[in-house]
Amino acid sequence: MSIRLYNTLTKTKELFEPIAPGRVGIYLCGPTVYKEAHIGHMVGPVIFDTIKRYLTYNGFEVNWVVNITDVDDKLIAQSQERGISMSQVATEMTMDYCANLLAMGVDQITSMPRATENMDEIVGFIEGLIEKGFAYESDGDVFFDVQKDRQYGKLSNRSADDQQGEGGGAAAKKRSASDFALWKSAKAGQPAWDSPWGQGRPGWHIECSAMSRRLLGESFDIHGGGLDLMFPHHENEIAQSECCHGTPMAKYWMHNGLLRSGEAGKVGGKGDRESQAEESVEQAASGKMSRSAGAGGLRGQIERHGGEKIRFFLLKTHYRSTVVYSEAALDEAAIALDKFYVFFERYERIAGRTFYLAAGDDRQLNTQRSEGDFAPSDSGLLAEVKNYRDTYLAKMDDDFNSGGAVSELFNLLGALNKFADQQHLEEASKRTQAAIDQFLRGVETLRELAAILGLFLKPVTSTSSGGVEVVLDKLVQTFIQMRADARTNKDFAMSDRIRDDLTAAGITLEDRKEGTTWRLG
RNA sequence: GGCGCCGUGCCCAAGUGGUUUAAGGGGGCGGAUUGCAAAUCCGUUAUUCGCCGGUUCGAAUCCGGCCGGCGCCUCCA
Repeated sequence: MSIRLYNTLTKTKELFEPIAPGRVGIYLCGPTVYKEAHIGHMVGPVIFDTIKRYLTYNGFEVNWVVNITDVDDKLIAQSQERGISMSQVATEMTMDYCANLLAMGVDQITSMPRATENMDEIVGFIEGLIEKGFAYESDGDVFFDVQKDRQYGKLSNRSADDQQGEGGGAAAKKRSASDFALWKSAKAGQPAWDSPWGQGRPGWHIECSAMSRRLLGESFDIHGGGLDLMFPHHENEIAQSECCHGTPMAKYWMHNGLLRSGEAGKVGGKGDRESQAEESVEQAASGKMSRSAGAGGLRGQIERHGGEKIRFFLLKTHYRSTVVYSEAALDEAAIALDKFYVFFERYERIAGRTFYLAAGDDRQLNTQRSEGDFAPSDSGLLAEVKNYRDTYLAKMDDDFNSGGAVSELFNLLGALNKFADQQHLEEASKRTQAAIDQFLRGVETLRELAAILGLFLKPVTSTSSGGVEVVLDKLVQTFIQMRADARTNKDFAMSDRIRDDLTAAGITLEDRKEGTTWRLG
């Protein structure tokens, strides 16, 4: 087994070998917490959550850091607009962000450092750069001297001249337009921290260099972020860290593709020719997800769809691809996911208990990769299961190809359903214990593989409370009994009417040999 | 203008030199099952991978050109 991943720095797939054997340090650029998160902010966390799960499954000990940027122009603007302190804005939005992460099943983050809690580290880092001659102070501001960095631009393949830099007042203070701010002097009424250069606050890029060094060391294994951060953010992080330390900042750079909005039916890509005047409308409806374009409402989306559906939707596609988001695309993912949920109910009828593991369950979730789970003599279902498992792992080994892996999950699901059909596992009189045992082992493999993607670990939480669900079940059972009576009397008009009305209410009935079951949707 | 990415069936999407005359999902069609459904299973839906050349014994996969879509270069996950 060997994992390969695509390194943006070299633009090739490389064999993954951590700097220290068995241990992996990952840094992912997190959000600036000034407004509520939107679905695009979940792409990176979901992918890296999956990457960490997979690395852990492969026996690595993973330290995954996601930073929170809680000091920035936009936060200041937000606090002034709302008449509350910047830290209040930050706290509120950080909580929103974390709640969203948890709803998406992202619970693998080791630490989430905040910029404002690392001011000493940040100031110290800047001092180090000045000492080494890579940065200079200018009237209370400190800038990175891009001309001094001979390697500048190696990640994004740009020259220093391409860097526009900040315009306005800062330009006059810089030696070169491409220099970027490490420290910004405070303006009246703005949050500020003490420094050797007077009151001020850090520039955008420095916190990542400072905090990654504190938590992961001068050189760590994987640095991730959205494709849009490659330049200038990551380029500048590299400049800061590598000039300061003289060693590579990260061994592998991974960039995830961005989410685009695909609403408004702009599929053919030909809509803009005739509607130049309506350009702004077009852009609002289709284009990169951004907070300014009104892509917000992640919380509402999670409430409507559930975090697992969105997670599955994101994982269906390779992480480096652009994903076009639309309600229709999400619905399609939901239908696919439903096949698993329906299967879990089937499992429950066969196994006599829920698919989901509880604390102290005698069924074990296999959390470590091993080859000894299947004997060469296994045939039939288990041989098929082994085959799909091997393919699944091979796909994950190849640059975390979650999209390809998902297809093996479906193959596995199909094999299990087919086996349950052929062996009549739902009919007590026809099934054999041997067949059930095989089936259960196959399901354990499905559980093991899905867990790598962070899927099916716990029941999908419904918005309604448990009490309501109990009442609803009693109600539906009453209808099911009425319908059964009608069917006994061959009153199919009545039985169909009951079922149709329930369907219209969002309840699907399923008749099977052992009785009628129901589910939502 | 500079730097990149992408173009696979009706739709989404994996595959990036031979085991692929191309996974998986959605949708369509036909069948099994069912009182009828739902769910499930079976079969079917691309000899072909934007177009044109080239390299190679062999390409969807490599190279060149063209066409089309998208991103970054300003804040952005």
